[in-house]
Amino acid sequence: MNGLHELYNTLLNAYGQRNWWPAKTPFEMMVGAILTQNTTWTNVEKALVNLGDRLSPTFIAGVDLGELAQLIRSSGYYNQKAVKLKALTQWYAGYGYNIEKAAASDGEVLRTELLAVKGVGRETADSILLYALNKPFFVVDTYTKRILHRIGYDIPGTYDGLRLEIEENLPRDVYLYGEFHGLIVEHAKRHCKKKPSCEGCPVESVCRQRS
DNA sequence: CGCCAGGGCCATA
DNA sequence: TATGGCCATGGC
Repeated sequence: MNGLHELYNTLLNAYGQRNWWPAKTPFEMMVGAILTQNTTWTNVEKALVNLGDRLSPTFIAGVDLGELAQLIRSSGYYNQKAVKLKALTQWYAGYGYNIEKAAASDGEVLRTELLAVKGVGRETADSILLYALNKPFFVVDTYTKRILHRIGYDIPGTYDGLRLEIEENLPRDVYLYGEFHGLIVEHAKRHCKKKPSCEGCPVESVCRQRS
């Protein structure tokens, strides 16, 4: 996976700093990570706005499940996601809803804990680790796989296989991981959707344009 | 109209 | 380990 850092620089030059993830607080980030599962961010934003002041761990922990589901209705899969938010909040309660206290634990330990939470898979866990807990785990999403595949990389079969290979070929830097993922999302939105639009694509010269 | 979106769980073989 | 069905709204 040579040239990964060059890809980062190319995207950074094309799109500028992303300042990713878009959230005001770590808890909001975690909620967004659940709500955006297989869902557009615009639908997630509607739900976050709808929650408003209720976007707090104490409210999520205490609110009726059906009521929570209705509050996040616009993000889709709302019945499942309501359960997931409850479960994640329960994990957070173990640290007294204190992000510094949670971040004091080892990254791998936290990852194991998060993966044990119902509704938190690898991508969601790594998102939370990176953006809420500042742990150096690279977030692999469908965009990452699609872009790297189209550029011509040989993609490992498993999630962690690809994650580790990416991490091995980049400086172990939380800021770089976070920005790179944000740049990939931006690039996907502009040029590298399932149906690509290649006008003005900054990596067009190396893109194999394979499905 | 149908397709798609910043996944994950569960059942099955 | 690897598929397939399921969950669901909203933009295009």
